[in-house]
Amino acid sequence: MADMTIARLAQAAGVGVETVRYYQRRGLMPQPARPMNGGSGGGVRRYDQGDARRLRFIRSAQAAGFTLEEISRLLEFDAVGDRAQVRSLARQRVMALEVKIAELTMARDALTGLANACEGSGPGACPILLAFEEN
Amino acid sequence: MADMTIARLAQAAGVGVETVRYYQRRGLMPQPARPMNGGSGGGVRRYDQGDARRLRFIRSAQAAGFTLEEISRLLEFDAVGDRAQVRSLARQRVMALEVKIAELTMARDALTGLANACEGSGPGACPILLAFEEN
DNA sequence: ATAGGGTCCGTACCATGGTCCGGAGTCAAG
DNA sequence: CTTGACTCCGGACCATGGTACGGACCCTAT
Repeated sequence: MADMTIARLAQAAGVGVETVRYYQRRGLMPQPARPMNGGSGGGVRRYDQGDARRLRFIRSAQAAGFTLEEISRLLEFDAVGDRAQVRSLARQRVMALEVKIAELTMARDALTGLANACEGSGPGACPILLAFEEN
Repeated sequence: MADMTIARLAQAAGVGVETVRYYQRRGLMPQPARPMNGGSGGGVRRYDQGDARRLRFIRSAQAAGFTLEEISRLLEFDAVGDRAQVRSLARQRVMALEVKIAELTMARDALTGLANACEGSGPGACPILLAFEEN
């Protein structure tokens, strides 16, 4: 498990091979050197657990709402040990998450109430649409 | 206020003119007939409060996480009075919102704790990155 | 040594939700 | 009755995050 090809790496993080290659192009994942056996030309790249962890990190960070661009910066700041910048990005994201969570929570509450109201109302316009229309 | 051109309509809902035109192309907003004065050719379209409400509805629904495609269906179901379908879409969206809110809340909590941990830790790898890497 | 499956690579394409462009027509004010 | 702002329209372009394609190459088992 300490050495795998791209398909296993992708599998280990639950993504597709094409996604890994996309991240490599974006500079989010490094491309290990191709072992040229006997000078004949490039072989097949090999990946290790560090690559797998990096890939999982990217997915987690994405789930936290970071864009690939931000994740790229996160990884770079980490690489040079600039933790203040990493913290800064993390805290900005926390703020954004607070806002988003509040928004979605309000939307959910409104929608829940409206679906119920719609259920119990007679003929005429549906309360769901009406409510949204009233700004 | 009961009669406006596209720029005012857009302004009334806080969107750009191009966005309104995009919604028209998508079929989300109707295109009022162009008043042809004297048979000379098309004039400038006029919009009313109904249009403004519809546009605001679209924005609200979007904030609740509906895609434009879903909003389109929502409006169609409403137009034909199929409230069961409207409720169904609303409830599906509530479910999705629950999931998303839970996800984001966890991400926020994790990120908050990590930013604090990073603040108070000595040299070495930043806890934020490490934590994400540990799956 | 040959078939098959996997890898490599560039390039093209996809969905979503817009945003901008350029030319032509329209409209209100001066 | 001209100027300047606004509208109309089609089509091109953008960002984001992938996904698919096709030909060449590599690697392993038979």
